This record gives sequence, structure tokens and C-alpha cells, in this order.
Amino acid sequence: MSPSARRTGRPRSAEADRAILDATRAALVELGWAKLTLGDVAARAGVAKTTLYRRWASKCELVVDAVAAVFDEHLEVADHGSLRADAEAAVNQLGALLERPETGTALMAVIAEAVHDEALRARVRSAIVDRQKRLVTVGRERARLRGELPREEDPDEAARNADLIFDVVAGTVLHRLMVSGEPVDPRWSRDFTELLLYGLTGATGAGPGGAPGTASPGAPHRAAP
Amino acid sequence: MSPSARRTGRPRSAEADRAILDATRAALVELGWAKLTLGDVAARAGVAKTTLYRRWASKCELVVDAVAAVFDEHLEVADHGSLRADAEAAVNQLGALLERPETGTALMAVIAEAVHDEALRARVRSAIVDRQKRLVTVGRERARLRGELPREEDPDEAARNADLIFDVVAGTVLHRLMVSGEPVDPRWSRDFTELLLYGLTGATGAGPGGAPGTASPGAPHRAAP
Amino acid sequence: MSPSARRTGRPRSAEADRAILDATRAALVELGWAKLTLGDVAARAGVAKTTLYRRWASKCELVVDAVAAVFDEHLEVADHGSLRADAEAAVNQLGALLERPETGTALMAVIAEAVHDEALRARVRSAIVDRQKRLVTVGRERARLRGELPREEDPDEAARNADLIFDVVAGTVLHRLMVSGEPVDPRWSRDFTELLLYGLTGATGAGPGGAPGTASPGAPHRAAP
Amino acid sequence: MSPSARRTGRPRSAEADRAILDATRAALVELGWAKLTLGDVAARAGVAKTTLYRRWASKCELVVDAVAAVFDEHLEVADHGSLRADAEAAVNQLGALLERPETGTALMAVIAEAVHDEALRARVRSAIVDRQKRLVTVGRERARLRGELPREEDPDEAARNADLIFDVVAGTVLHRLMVSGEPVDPRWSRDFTELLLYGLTGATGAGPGGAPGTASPGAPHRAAP
DNA sequence: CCCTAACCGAGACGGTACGTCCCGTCTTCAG
DNA sequence: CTGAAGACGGGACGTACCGTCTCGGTTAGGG
Repeated sequence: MSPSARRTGRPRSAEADRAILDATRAALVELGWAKLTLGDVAARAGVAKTTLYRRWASKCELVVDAVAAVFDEHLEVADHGSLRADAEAAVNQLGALLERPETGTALMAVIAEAVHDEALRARVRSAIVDRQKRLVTVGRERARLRGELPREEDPDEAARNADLIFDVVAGTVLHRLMVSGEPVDPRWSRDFTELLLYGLTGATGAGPGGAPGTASPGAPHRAAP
Repeated sequence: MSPSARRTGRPRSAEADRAILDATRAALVELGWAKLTLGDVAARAGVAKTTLYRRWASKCELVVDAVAAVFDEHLEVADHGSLRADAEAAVNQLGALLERPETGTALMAVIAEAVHDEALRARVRSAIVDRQKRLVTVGRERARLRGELPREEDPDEAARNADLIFDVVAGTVLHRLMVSGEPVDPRWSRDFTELLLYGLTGATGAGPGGAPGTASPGAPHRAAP
Repeated sequence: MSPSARRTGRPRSAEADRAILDATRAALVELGWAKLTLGDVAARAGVAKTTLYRRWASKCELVVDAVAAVFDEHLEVADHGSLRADAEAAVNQLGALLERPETGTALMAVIAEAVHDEALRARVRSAIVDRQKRLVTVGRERARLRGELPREEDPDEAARNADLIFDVVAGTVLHRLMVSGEPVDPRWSRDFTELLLYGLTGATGAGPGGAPGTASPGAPHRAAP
Repeated sequence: MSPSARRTGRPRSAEADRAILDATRAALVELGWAKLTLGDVAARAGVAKTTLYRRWASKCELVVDAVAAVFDEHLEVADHGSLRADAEAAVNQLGALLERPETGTALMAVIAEAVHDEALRARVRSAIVDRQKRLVTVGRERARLRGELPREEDPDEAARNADLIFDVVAGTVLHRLMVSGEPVDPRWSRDFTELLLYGLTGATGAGPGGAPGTASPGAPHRAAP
């Protein structure tokens, strides 16, 4: 049916899709998640509510798609030469994305909704989370090739570790922005990267933030005794 | 004025306050954040809607207070003997709190709203975030007394570090539960604690999760040469 | 514009209009004006409150229309052969209409409101008052044709007289029912008609009510000497 | 109990009563019946709601009393020398009273309520209607003494006639002002008096309004042939 | 070149929850 | 015991969106 259906009749307007997603982002910036209404989005897009509902089942799914498009455009996994640099770049990139007025809030709200909605959770995962996760997995793979990280034998454990690290990176950035309400500025992402690489107990003797500019790069993975 | 104000007229019923907060928690458990209705809360509490609106300006503020009470009851900062044990206990405690049906989702939604609402953000901070933060600060102080962590000279830097660590701990737990949708079970909190203490580059040679039961306690803060 | 407007979109349901007016009348009979609730009317009509508010701006306007329909159905201006008979019939008809549980009280309340509301006043006038007024004007016209009343030269004065007579007839009936709380029974309407035709000073020597059964019919418009 | 009760404790403030009734009239003028609220009246009077409710059971009763006071002050039954003059004076007086912004509307609304409330109806009757009625009864008595009206034998019939005449006078004036929305000006009250005294068929040959200034006084009760 | 099916806009529909207003009662404190 | 202040339970209000539906009109294919 998928291939045969939708052969006859007037095809859906591709322009409408674009206009709706643009309008959704604009409305998110202007009103925020809670005050965003589908009727308003339709009006902004110059489109009938019917048209909108034909394509998206709910506010959540629409917003997920609208936000996902932003992630698609702005996430890249360039090689910065070292684990540390890759990590810091990933933190900065995540921070920059979530600092946008249309993403962070919307994402939080959608995630809250998704807790009780399996289908929505899957959509969020495939449209947004997995895209971010690649930053981590690709970075780790590169670090392993560079010899910065040991090779992991157990694939199961490797997967667990990848998930853990992603939770740490994404969770921390999200928390910094949304809960603490502080920006992801260069100093903070350097401190965070430091902590991420060497832990609380610290490799540099100074702990995270301790003269990081000089000490950290020179002591990459803890001089063996 | 605070003490002299509200001298006249019928005083507000303390019982009503309690009934409303209880009803809010019950409704959160039963319906979740999205389907929670102020009218329904009032009905459950055996209270008129007016009474509820007299005290709380919005669903968000009500939920913050209701959730805060849960945190008040269940957060403790007992001494577990070592930084590692304290950290793991804090992770478990945070996990247990946010895994409750009435807290996690609601908190996410409220935080999403708070982005556009300064007053709400302050309320969340003082009622919930700061309470959690004590787990981190008290734990770090103890670790310092035990000699597990170096003394920090610059008080400014100390504050930055405390904030960073809290963002990492709380953000990671939140992300694990809400976004990844996985539980905070003993193995995960052990792995996370390991990562938190020793970083990606790892102290144990096996990286996070590598035979942590044996290696980690024996290599707490990396014997200095 | 009137005919061309409302071309697009789903047209309003004529059935909803009918159901709402029916429900309004039923609710008026059952609850009376004071306890009548727009929400209740909507529920009885099997209609959403929105639908009701889309058509009528207030309880008053709705009731005016509902009551007007009753007047439309029950007012007729049949020829009874003489001014006296026509007048008596008009009095009886007005009495019967205003004695209905859904009309009298509601009308009083609406009129009270209309004092401060020009639009409502116009609506009452065109929907109800003018319909009643025809009883008077048609009756007077017939009486003139029969020679029972003199021809009026000045059209302005004629209009003033028609208004006056209508105020007398309708006002008296309304007052009898609403203020005095007495019914419009045959004897009273005969007495009132007598007074209306011959005045306080009376044509029959006995004054109004004085042996009216015999005197009045025989002395229609005062035998000229 | 009536005489012995209310001996002890602080006596009720007579000033409060006055302030409340004044505030009620002011609020009626400003807001009209529908928008008048007891809380607002209490606030205007500088009195607690409790005080108000201790004295009046409902908005209706309060308004009746407030309006009644106006009638008490402004109704007088002076002798104007003839039935015609007395009638015209009564019409003018009634008109002037009901034209006041605080009386007419309120009266209509209260009467509408009173239809379903026996106690209220009695209160309206004794506080307002009967006061007006005296204008009619006293006038008729005087006219009888002057010989302008025949003596009535049957006391039952006399009562019926008095009621009828009052319904006509009060009802017509009320209808003129409230329903037709026209003022009770000198010409109208002259025309109405004419109609009231001589009826539709008219004593003057010219009908009501036909050169009434000259014809009517001279042809009082239609010379019998 | 027209037919026709699916599209589109507009907007009314039955609902649910909202937050406000006022009701009439109560509870407290001051005189 | 009165009176002010004001919180209380309750109920209706009128509004805002929801997601669905019914219209008339448009717009591509496929015949």
C-alpha cells in the first residue's frame, strides 16, 4: 500500500511542511513551549489547522521534528586532533544548540511528556538523542585509534560505557543550562572537559580548574608512577 | 510588617495547605504532570479552587512545593566513610528520588517552564536544587577533611567547582532516567561514581567499569609518586 | 455583504439553534429566570457552551429570542366583530402569553437589564414588543373601518395614541400579573376592557364593572344623543 | 422575646444601616441591578459583609428597602382640586420616581424575582406598591367626595376597581418608561390622564389627545342623553 | 482536455480546563 | 455581642484550545 497508495489526487504541499516547521520554531522562540498552540502555529504558517493535523498527531511530535531539523543542520563531528579537543568541541556544540531559545526548553518539555509515551520517546531518540550521541561515539572511537583510550574487549560493557558517557556529557550540559541557568562558556567547558577526562581526584594535582590552561594539556592521561 | 501583617481576619487553614500538597502528589502519581488539573487537585484535597489559587499562582509553583516536600523528607547526608561511598550514596539517593513517579517528570516540565519565568526559577532553585546541592558540598567537605581531596585555596574557584560537580551529578542522573529511560541501578551508579572520581582516562587501567569492585577501592586517589 | 458573507467554512447548524431555544424554554419553565444557567441550557440542548456563546452574547439575548418564538407562535389578530371584542381578545391573549411560566418573569428581568443596554433594548423591541403592538394597531384600524373610532387626521398624533394605548394595555396586563400577582381571568379582562373603552368616568353610569354584562355590549360607543 | 431580647451586648449601629442603604442606592445608579454585588455595597458603605448579611437576607430585600426609602420621601397625596388634576399629578409623580436610575430598573428586577418568592412579594407590596396605591385610593376617595365619581355600593367591587385602576396607572407608567423607553413628559401624562378618564371612545369627540387642553375639562363625564 | 480524487482554506462543532467573580458562611481578633 | 477583616466551600462564568467535522474551492495526475 505504501508504494501504490498516494498515487492519485493532489499531492501534499511540500511548502506547507516547511512553513509549518518554520512557524513552529518561530513560535517556540516567541512564546515558549507552554504557550505554543497548534492553532497559532497554523495561523503563522498561513495554513489550515486541518493541514497541520494531517501531518502531525500532536504538539509534541511537531516540536520534535522542528527541533530535530536544527540539530541536523548544526551538529558535526569534525576531528580536532585529541580526545580532549574533541570532547571540548562536543560540549561546546551541545551547549550552543541547547542554548538556542527554541531548543532547550522544548526539548525538556518534550522529554517530560515522553516519559509516559513510548512512541514519542522513540521519536525523540531517533530524531534528536541519537544524533547527539554520535558526537560521543565517534569521538571515543577516534580516541581509541589514537591510543588515548584503551580498547574495550566486552562489547556489552563498551555499549554501557558509551551510554554512561553520553548521559554524563549531555546531562551535564543540559543541567548547566536549564537548571543552573548558567551559560556554556569556554572556561566552563574547559573545566568540565577536565573533570570528564581526569575525574574528581584529578590528574593534575590541582583538580579540575586548577591552572587548567597549563597543567591539563601537558598531563593527558595521568603519568604512570 | 511581616509579623504585624495578617493580624486581622480569618487566618489561612494550615490543614488546607497540607491537604493540597498531599493531593498534588497523589494526582502526580496517578495522572502524571500533563494530565494534572488544578481543579482535580482541589477536589481531591476537599478544598475549593479559590483556596488553591489564593496560595499558588500556577500549576508550576504548586508542583514545585509539592515535590520539594518529598525532597525534604528523603534527602540525608550521612557519612559513609569515603568519598567514593558518599558519592555513590548521593547518586543512589538522587536516582531514587527522581525515579519516583511524582518527581522526575514533573520536575522536567517545571524546569522547562522556568526558563521563561524568573520567579519560578528562583523557587525551583531554593526549594529543590539547593537541597540537592548540599549532598555534593557536604560530601566534598568531608572528603577534604579526610584528605581525599586537596584543599582549595581560591573560594571563587571552589564555588565554581562545586557547581560543576553538581551539574555533572544531577544532570547525569536526570539524563539517565528521563532521556535514556534507564534505571539508576547499583551497577550503573558504581560505574558512574568510578567515572566521576577517575575520569574517562581512568585510574584503574581498566577504565570505568573495569573490575571496579576490586580495583577502585584499592586505588582511591591515585598514589602520588 | 450579508448574503455573500459566511460563504466559507462549515456552516452553522440550524438544528443547534433550534435545540438551544427549545432547551432555553424548557429550562425557563423548570428553573425560572434566576436559576437559569447558560451551561445548563447547553447541556440540555446537547450542545457545547462554545456553540451557544457563538450565537448569543448573553443570557438576556438568548432568552429574548427564546421567548420571542413563543410570541410568534401564539399571537394572532383575528377579527372578533367589534372594538370591544377585539380589545378583550387582545387582553386575554396578552394575559395568556405572560402567564406562561417561561415568559412573564423572564421578560421582566430582561427588560430590567435592557435599561442599561441599548442593543438589548432594540432586540426586545423588535422581537417581542412590536409583535404585541400589532394587536393594538390592527384592532384600532379595524375599529376605525367599522366606524367605532373616529378617523385621525394627524399621523403624528395617531402614532402617539397607538403607543399610548399599547403602553396602557400591555403595561396593565403586565402589572396585574407580575406586581399584583393576580390572574387575567375573564371578569378582570372584561372590567379592564370596559375601563379602557369608557374611562374612569364611565359610560354606563355604574363605572367600570358596573353590571357590565348588560350595559357594556349595548352601549358600544356611547349612543349619540 | 421581641421586647426582652437585644437588651444586652453592643447595640447595632444605626449609622451602618443608613450607610448601607445609601451605598446601595449609589451602586444601583452606577452599576444597575445586575452588576450590583453585596460585597461591593459593603465596601462602599465601609462596612463588613457580615454586618450587611446580619440585617438583610438577600440582594433583593436590601434593594427593596433602599428603594422604598426613596418612595417614602417623595410620594405625597396633595389635593389638586379635581380628579383630573389629581390623576395627572399621580402619573407625574409615579413617572418622576420610576425615572430615577436607582428605582425603575431595580424595581423591575426585584419584581421578577418576587414571582417565585412569596415573602419577597409581600415585602415589595408593603414597602413599595401599597405606598403608590395610596395615591390612587386617596384620589378616588376625594373625587367621590367632590361628586366626580359615583359612590360604589358593593365594597368587594370597589376593591376590585381600585386594584384595576392602580394596575392601569402604575402599569402604564412603568411600561412607558421601562419597555417603550420613553419619558413621562407633560404632554404624555395629559394624554394618558385623558384616556384614563374618558376611555378610548372618548368623551370629547376628538378622542384622546384631541385638543385635550380645552375640550376635556369641560366634558368630564359625558352628559347622559 | 477534462475527470476526479485528494488536497486546501475556513470555520463551526463537542469538549475540557481554565482562572475569575461573587455568593453566603465561617473564624478570628478588637472594642 | 458587635463589627472589621478576610479565608472558606461552592458554583457559574466566559475564554482558550483541543482535535474533529463539514463545507466550497483548488490542483495535480491519469484517462
